[in-house]
Amino acid sequence: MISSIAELIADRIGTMPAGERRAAQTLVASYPMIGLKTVAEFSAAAGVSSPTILRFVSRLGFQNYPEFQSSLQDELAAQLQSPATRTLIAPSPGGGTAPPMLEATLDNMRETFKHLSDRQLADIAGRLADRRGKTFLIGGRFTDPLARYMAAHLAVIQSDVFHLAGQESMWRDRLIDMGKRDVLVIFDIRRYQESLARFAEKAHQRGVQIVLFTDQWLSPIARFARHVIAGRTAVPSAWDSSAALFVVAETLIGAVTRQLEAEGARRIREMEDLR
Amino acid sequence: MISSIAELIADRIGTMPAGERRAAQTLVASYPMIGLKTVAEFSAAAGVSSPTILRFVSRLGFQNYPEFQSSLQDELAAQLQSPATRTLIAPSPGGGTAPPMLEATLDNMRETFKHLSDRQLADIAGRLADRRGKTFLIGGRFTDPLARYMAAHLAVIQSDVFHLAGQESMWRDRLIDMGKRDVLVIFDIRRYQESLARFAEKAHQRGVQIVLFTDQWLSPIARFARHVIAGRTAVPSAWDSSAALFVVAETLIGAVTRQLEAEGARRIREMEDLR
DNA sequence: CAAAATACGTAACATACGGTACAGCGCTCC
DNA sequence: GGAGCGCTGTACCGTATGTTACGTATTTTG
Repeated sequence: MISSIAELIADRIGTMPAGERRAAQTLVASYPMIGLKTVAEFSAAAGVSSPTILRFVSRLGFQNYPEFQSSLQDELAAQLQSPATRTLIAPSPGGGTAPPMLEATLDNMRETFKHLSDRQLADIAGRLADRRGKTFLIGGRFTDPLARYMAAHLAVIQSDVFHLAGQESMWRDRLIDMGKRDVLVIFDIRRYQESLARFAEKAHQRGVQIVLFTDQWLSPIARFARHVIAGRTAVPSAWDSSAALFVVAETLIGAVTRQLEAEGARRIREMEDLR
Repeated sequence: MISSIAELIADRIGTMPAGERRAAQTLVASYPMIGLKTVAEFSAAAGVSSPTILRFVSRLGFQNYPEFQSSLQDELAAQLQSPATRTLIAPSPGGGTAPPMLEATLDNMRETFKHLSDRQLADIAGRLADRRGKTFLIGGRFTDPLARYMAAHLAVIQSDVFHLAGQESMWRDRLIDMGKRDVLVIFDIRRYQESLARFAEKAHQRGVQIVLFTDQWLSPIARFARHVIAGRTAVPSAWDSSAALFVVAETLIGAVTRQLEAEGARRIREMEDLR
């Protein structure tokens, strides 16, 4: 049963030539607003010519463009009248691979934040925003990208942010630069990496404040950590999900940014100038 | 403060002559759909003549009818994009920094997947699992970690997966290795990077299949992409959120893994042995 | 590798849309 | 009761819009 134009597009996008597919993607990307504008605007947004747009709506089964627009408007009207219908993500029963995966991920996030108090987040953000020391970030085999992501953002708003990459010997030697005013952010989920644990222990001995992102079973590093963020990772997949930790990371980035607003704004402006 | 056209009308309907008032009432009655139709339809519905509609629109402060329609559309678009905003007129009282951020992120994910059909995901997964060619991944300043994350997983279950890192000159030269059987996964959100666009164009010319992860405004690379994944990125923070794209990436990783189950399992076993 | 089929964009076309001038009508206020 | 003002609709105009035909480029197939 196809009830919306969006579904219609999803159903037929596979059979469309490149140009029309771009039209379809553009429409879906900001659905349905672009479809309400003129053919010229639509074609410009999609980067194709007007006739391609018309062929596109024709392939969807409409006689002409106005008829297509009317259909979109009717759909919109129905949607607006019953806000309840906006039950995002149609609980499509047949559901392929995506829905259960997404549902599990959303649940993970809710659970993760449920066990994470505002105060704890504020504490950590405060620690990261405290500019008397340096910030080091490192992750495991699959979580290192999260460390990179966080480092990329933090480095924009403050100095002395370092992502520890490369071979173990490389970052192990950076220990001498670390002291009790510094913060070490570690990402470590199953299967926990010994090398990280060794590193964390040594850093801890030097008085470094450790912020640990781990899963709900807690990496052994937790015993050395000052702050532990335990994210849910279970999803119906062969892999664990780091999405919840990713969102916590983004939240922290946002909080730190807010705290460093004044200084951060100046830094960003300077950076822009340097380009 | 007047923020919507509906309020504007309520504010001025008292000063309007009879005909225009009927126009106003008709518009408010089925707001805002009638305003998106033609002047003729509007006038017929209101039972007045076309010029009366135009005078009505003019009295609201618009230069012409299209400008009025655009304004209505913008309003609608804003309303559609943040379903939460409507119900959150009075946000949770205690509200620290986390909840709104989390809510927005969850909404982003739901919206992102809403516009992403199972079939499209399956298509992309199939392409990534097709082992006749190589897979290259690359990202922008803040999204490159996502490319790394995906590469780290894909590389475990199949060969010929390469993350393009380092200086532009480094990966630009890898173009010679790319052909029409290969897949290039690009992450590019605002502010879009020119270097990536150049790279994508050249890869496209070589017949490489491009899978693009971008935001809802679509990176210019979309014109070269065979598959476009448009994720929502808006959150109450100084930064855009890549969390939705991250979840899509994890979903794809899971789907590809499932498709390569047999081969992948063997590979993983071999890898374990190698340790 | 050749040939056919398909898809795409340019350019010309017709229509219908928004806009405007003008005349008729009703209303109000001397 | 008459004169003035203002609102409304009819009729017409210019134009921007949707539409179509055709030539070229690209891909697919034998």
